[in-house]
Amino acid sequence: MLTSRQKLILSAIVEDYVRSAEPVGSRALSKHNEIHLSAATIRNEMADLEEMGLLDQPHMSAGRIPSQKGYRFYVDNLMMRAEIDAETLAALREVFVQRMTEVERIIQQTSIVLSQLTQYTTIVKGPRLDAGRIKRVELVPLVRGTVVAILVTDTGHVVSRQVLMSEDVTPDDLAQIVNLLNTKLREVPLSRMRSHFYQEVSEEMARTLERYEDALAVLDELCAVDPESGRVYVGGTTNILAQPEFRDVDKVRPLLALLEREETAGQVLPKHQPGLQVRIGRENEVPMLQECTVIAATYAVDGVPVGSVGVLGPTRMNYARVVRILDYVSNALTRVMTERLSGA
Amino acid sequence: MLTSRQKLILSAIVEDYVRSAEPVGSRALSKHNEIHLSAATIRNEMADLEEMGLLDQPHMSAGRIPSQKGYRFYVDNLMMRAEIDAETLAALREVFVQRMTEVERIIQQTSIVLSQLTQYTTIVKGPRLDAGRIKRVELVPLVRGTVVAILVTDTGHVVSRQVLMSEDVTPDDLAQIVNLLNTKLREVPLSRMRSHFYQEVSEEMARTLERYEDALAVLDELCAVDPESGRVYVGGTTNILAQPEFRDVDKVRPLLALLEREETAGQVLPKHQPGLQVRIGRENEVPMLQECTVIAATYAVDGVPVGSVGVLGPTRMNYARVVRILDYVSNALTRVMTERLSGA
DNA sequence: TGTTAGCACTCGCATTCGCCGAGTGCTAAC
DNA sequence: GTTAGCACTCGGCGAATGCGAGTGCTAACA
Repeated sequence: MLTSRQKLILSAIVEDYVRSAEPVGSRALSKHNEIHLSAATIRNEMADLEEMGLLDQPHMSAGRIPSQKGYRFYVDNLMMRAEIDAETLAALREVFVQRMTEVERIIQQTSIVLSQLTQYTTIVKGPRLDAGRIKRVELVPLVRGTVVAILVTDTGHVVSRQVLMSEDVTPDDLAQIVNLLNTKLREVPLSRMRSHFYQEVSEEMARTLERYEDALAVLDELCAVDPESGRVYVGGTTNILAQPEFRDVDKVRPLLALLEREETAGQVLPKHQPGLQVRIGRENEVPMLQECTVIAATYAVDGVPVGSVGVLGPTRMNYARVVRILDYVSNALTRVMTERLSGA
Repeated sequence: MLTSRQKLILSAIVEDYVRSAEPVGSRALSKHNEIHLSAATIRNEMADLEEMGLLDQPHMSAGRIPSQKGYRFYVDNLMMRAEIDAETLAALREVFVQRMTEVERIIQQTSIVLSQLTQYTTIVKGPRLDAGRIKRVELVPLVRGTVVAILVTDTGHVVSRQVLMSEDVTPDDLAQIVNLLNTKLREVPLSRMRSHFYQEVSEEMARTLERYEDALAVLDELCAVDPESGRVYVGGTTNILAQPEFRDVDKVRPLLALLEREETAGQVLPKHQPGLQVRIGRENEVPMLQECTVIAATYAVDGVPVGSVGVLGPTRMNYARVVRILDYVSNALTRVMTERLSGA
């Protein structure tokens, strides 16, 4: 266990370093207005903290910086949940006060404002598709042999897939298929479609439809829709370039490459675990992020987490501020989304 | 006019520099196997070329590099349309041989393979929406007061918008609206909807529908769909980081910021002018691109350009290769798209 | 007249060196 | 337990230096 003086010093080091990005020396700390100790005393304490693995020394004659373990201790025990400053709060309020119709637009706006406020990179995962129930299925013929299958959920998501069919299907055939699908699948939660309804619907098709093959093609295509995949929005990618730890092109490149593609960007956020998560450095699963911190929170509809929102930055991150902001955002998203999507 | 010897030298300088990214000296050139001249002679010629503004000298005692004007001359007069090497050709063929159903997927694949092959950044603009005709309109009620309006075009595009309506619209009301819209708008080219049909349809609505207000809301929303906006796919953003001219973070940052957002990324490509365009450095309109080259080509359906595909790199770009590849790709896209979309 | 060899000169770049200053650990005194 | 003092370490910075690639000019040559 740490003495309260050690806690004070560790705290000060983390906060100084987060602000300045430069190793913190004993002299500088002794001038800190909450610490009334001489530099020498502080040096002794720092030596102890280093021995405990909470501080690192980049080289012999430089100040100390927090180690990843140090950040972890700070986050778990020392961090003060400072109130959000008025300006930031105003910016946040403005986003969520607007009555935006489209869910996707809310997500997008969130991502933009988050990266502006934090100056880090933001990742927002749209509400997962299978949070919704099927509202309607439609088939629209294009040229001979191709049909667009459309699926509408009660969350307002519209998914479309093109399906290849026999060349000689008639509008009538399509109407029959659509009819069957709508009767059988309406109000079915997407999460259960593949597991609980595929069997039943395909059998019903075999029994009642001439165009069994083609109907099955549609059903297959609908079931192939990845339920995990809501869209992933990445904002403020270039913000990380402003951080001194990423001024080296070779260091950022793999990171940017990671963020460039939706699939890999999505993996940055931990799997939907409810609540707020802080992943410091090597705590991240993705190897590219060993020198980054990801703070993520989920948002929920009716108590079920349906998406997540996260901030990616260097381990030298303003933890208190980001945690506070994400807290606000995840609550706001939960509220807004519930308003839109709940029990519809 | 340049002597053929000057052309030979300019050509060699461009090609050497493109390969090595280092200023080309007279000695190096004299060892070039097509140039049987002494270094001194070459120096004289280079001095002349510099006077003409075709070459630059980064500093007194370094070799020469092509000026933007030099590149321009090279592209217009000297560049050999070398054949694509077998490997590259194979990779390209493979993309376009696949029978991909979805147009968007073709575009996406194109973008990926292009950036892999060129090692530059690729921008592909999906076929503009208004290249298509309206195939079907649907309305799906969500919660009370919101309805999803869906528009399907014969290009297979599906656009959806949420529309706010009176709380008490009945499914019957919606059916009437849908009915009217489908009757009036089917087969109408999107490009003409707003200008030619808005008036007519809204009058018809006023005449025959009780729910005039709500119907109009739908129509307005449909007309608000931006016809220019097909999606913009950007690929290989991180490739530019590998280019020595962009090793400086402060130089790339604005460029990456430009590419990050779809709207601004789209502006990188010149407006759909048919044929292949090479924009060198300051020839680009976007100020961020003053030290870049953009090579772009359009693809067409039935002779009408509907989208474009481009490559963004440093002015020190492998012009011959990229031009050749883009030529191939734009032709292939035209062919494939026409197959999918033409006269449907 | 065009081409080439030779030479002095320029200039960027990498290396070295020495210095400075911030910061440390240790010891001894308070 | 705390603090002052002191010797030591080490990275960073600027000046000095040497190297090498490349140039322009001149004079000789075909």
